Amino acid sequence: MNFRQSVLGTSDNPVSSPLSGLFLRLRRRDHVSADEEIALIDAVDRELVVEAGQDIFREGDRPAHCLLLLDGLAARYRTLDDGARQISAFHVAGDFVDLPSLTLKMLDHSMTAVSTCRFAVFKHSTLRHISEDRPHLTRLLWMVTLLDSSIQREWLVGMGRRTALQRTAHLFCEIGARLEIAGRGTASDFHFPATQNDIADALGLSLVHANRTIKSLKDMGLVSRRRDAVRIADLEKLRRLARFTPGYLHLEFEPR
Amino acid sequence: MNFRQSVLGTSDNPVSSPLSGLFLRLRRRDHVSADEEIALIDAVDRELVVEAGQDIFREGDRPAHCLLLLDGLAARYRTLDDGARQISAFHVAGDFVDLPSLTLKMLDHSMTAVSTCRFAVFKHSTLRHISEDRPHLTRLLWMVTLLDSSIQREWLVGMGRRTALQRTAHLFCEIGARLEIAGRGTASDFHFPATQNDIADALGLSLVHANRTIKSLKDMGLVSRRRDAVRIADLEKLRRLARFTPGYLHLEFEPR
DNA sequence: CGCTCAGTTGATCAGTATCAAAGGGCGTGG
DNA sequence: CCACGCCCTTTGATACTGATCAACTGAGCG
Repeated sequence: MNFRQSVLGTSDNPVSSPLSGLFLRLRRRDHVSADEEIALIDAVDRELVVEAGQDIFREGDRPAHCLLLLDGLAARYRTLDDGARQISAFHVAGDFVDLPSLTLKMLDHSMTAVSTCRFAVFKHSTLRHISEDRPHLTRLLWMVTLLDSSIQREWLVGMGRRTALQRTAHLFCEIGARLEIAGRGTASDFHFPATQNDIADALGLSLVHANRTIKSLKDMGLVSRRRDAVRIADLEKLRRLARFTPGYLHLEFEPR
Repeated sequence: MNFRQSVLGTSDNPVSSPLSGLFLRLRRRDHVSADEEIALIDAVDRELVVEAGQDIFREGDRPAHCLLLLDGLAARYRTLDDGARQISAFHVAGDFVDLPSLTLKMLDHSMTAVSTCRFAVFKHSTLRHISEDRPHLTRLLWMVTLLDSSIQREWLVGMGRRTALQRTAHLFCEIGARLEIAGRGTASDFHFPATQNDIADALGLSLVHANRTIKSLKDMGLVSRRRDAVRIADLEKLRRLARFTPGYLHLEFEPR
């Protein structure tokens, strides 16, 4: 299957590309040439769908490909030997979920599909060619791995020094901001199909406490959830409560 | 100053190079050609010393260079508006402390010298040339940023799901393992000049609780500290207590 | 129409924070 | 060479955040 042919428009209109989430993410931060976008589109080997609840990869795997999330919500996690699970990242459309495997080879954690996930599959060999031939594109891929790392650092800071309420508020702020960038909703109105159990595992809380914390955000009139849909009534207030500042998302456009 | 000339031996014996910590770190994971090592040595612009207690860079800085830690202990941190500080990483000899600035440009956190730190300074422009001309070396640099990210993920998991005692034990296990790789002591006998305040900020604990936790490791006869020197009496036992498994340090040697 | 899974609520408990103060070790200056 | 001061460490008492245990509710689905 030729992925380029499956694009509805031309590269003049790559929003219609299956890779639009990634392109929006990259173009927000640096100039991406049409040539580079085509190179990425051509590098796609195939598509892959993983049903909700299934693992995408597991700790110890040595994948021969990298996955770009096109649709759905995925969670990076590790399970400790006492059975406790800690989610270390949520990934949304446009996120390259296991680009680190290109150089780290063995994965030290697992990933699960929170909702049904559709991926574009890139063979390591193809990405390796890109890393040999296209320095700028390589730097952009490097950058997106560092963006993930930056988000992870923010989670770590929150885990250590923010209260449960602040962390919870912060998560809703962040997911909204990231989904907006990926072109999937707005910062105050988006879909986030994680259960309270997932949220608890991401925030380092017990299920019961996560429930009470989310409820108190609801009672304050800040966040409402109906099924997957999250609506933030007063984004400014929620961001103040969470002390959310989007600096760590590195939204500046500049040559990289 | 020509850094290559300052190397005592030739590249046959690069342990004597100021960059030995980095070379040991890289060579442990992949073949590094003499040519590549020389390229790195030649890329050093100058040395920089930062006194203990001074900041190395601050949130919002846009450095034009990257720093490789040659000696000393540095801490990556963020201060929240209520004054709380969270340390998100310790860095030891051989760590490239702000390689992410090469593509992220603006720094979203600060870094301080816990003990006096000596750095090799690499101009962004020089590293950019490496990223244009040396794909394999670029992948190795990419890899070391991902190693940091992997360690950070382990901290996040611990913060969410490990007790204070386990986290503390884990920190001592990790620092020992990393210092051994960098050729600075052994996993059970090393120097770690962080104060209990620093350790508390790294583990997301209060100073008082960090003190009690460290004391209980001491009372169990697992860890003893005299000034900067840490000695681990029973490494196996400490690792079991911490549930420390070094997989996340990615110590496998393989082509990257 | 009952089963299952997500969400909700109450009661109690444990781990860690906070507040307060005292005890060492080391360098500096007298 | 001693004393003072400062920073780091230690200890005690109390408060509070969030965990755990135990039900119960409600919505979707076969």
